[in-house]
Amino acid sequence: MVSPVYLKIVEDIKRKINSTELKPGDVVSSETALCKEYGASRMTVRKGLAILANEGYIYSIPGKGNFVQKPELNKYTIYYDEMNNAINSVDKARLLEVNIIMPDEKLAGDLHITRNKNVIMIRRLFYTDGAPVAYDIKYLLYQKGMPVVEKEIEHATFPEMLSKRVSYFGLKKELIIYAAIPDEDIKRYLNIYDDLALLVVEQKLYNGENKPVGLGITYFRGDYIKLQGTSQ
Amino acid sequence: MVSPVYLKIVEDIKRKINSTELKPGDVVSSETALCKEYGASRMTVRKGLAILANEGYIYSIPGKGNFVQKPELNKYTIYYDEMNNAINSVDKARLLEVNIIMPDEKLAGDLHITRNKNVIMIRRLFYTDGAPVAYDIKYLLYQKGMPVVEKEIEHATFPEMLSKRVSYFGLKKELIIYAAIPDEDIKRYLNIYDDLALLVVEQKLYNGENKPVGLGITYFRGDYIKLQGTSQ
DNA sequence: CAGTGGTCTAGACCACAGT
DNA sequence: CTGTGGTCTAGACCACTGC
Repeated sequence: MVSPVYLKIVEDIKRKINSTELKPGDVVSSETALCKEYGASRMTVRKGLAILANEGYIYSIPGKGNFVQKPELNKYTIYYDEMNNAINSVDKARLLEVNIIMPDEKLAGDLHITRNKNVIMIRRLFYTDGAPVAYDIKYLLYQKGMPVVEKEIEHATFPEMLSKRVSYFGLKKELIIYAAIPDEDIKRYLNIYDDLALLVVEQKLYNGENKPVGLGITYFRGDYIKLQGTSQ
Repeated sequence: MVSPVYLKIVEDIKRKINSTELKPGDVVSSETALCKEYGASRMTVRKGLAILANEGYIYSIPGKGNFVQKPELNKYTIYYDEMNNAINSVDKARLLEVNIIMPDEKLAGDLHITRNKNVIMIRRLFYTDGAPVAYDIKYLLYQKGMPVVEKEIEHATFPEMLSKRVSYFGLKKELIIYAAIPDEDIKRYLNIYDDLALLVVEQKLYNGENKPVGLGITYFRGDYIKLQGTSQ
């Protein structure tokens, strides 16, 4: 049993799909037919089909059959870490400010809280080779008894900051990526004297009940960062 | 059998992980133990564990057990379509040029070809509400007998352009996202008179053998596009 | 050696599609 | 009604781990 039967089934069907012998919408051979074809039991055949379904190749309709799925042509996976990206990585982070503030209207709305609730604001500058490359602001919901340990915060990514208060797994995350021209404050922080675009990444974190627990905005020098995404 | 046994197992173990009763690295009850606990057969228990493994909650080491996985805190999924994004969508595309060119050094390198090979260049402008919002260039490997049908190209996304020549499923894709200041040409195309940043998205497509088959660069007005990514 | 997960079988009953 | 996929069982043998 060098290679399991179910993998042989997976490879064969993948090959048929990639060679357009099977096209999106087509029916795959029924499970009983595949049992005979491979001399395998139904559970083995179903294991192969389950893998194909999981990888997005097929889907099943009970009572009808397994069908070839239309691939998601627009789907990409991106690994975002404010400290590391495709062309560079932060070697030093400087804490500018840690404070407890009252949110303005927009921030209160983003965090789904009223304006009289306290919010922790953390502002940092990221450096590469001694030069500032990104300006970073985080807003966290304030919780009593949750000490803010500056040493822990200085070099932490956003999910890391929250992982002690929220379950690792409950965390849901959202990114918004756009480009902008720096304002005077940011030009000063990032030593920008001529025209330079910023890549801005907003990061929202939600707990298991879909309540926002934090908002982060990172302003990267456009000549410093490239984000990379890949299919599968 | 309102809800299958294997789903009950999945939910129970997920709850234990989310409540930190089980922490990353911990062993999950062995399969035989779970069989007794739920009065189920081993195949049923394994079906539940397979789902948890697929969703990234656990991993297994043969001969040792199933262990709680450390979640990927940096992973996001992004749906990128040059015609549609989080805040806007293209309602008109204008074909500026379709041509066969010889690549310069950089393009030849990107496409893994020599400089004497032909490349199809397609330049387009995207409009929203009558105003130009993005400038788009695609480079496709030239293939004999592959007609370039302008009507098909004008409103197609990049994967769509190639899907008639390459298997849907074989396609591998890569995105590079960065911010830049527009040059004079792009300012003219996009009616930019004052300071405005561009969000630039480069898209590379590869066939099943990992050979590049196309390169696309889209320059979006920074006030027009926001890309959105989400975890799970 | 006993315990673990990985593969596999040959049945079973169910709900559902289509005729 | 037959054929489909969805769930489930009670066994089996294997390779691997750790003692």
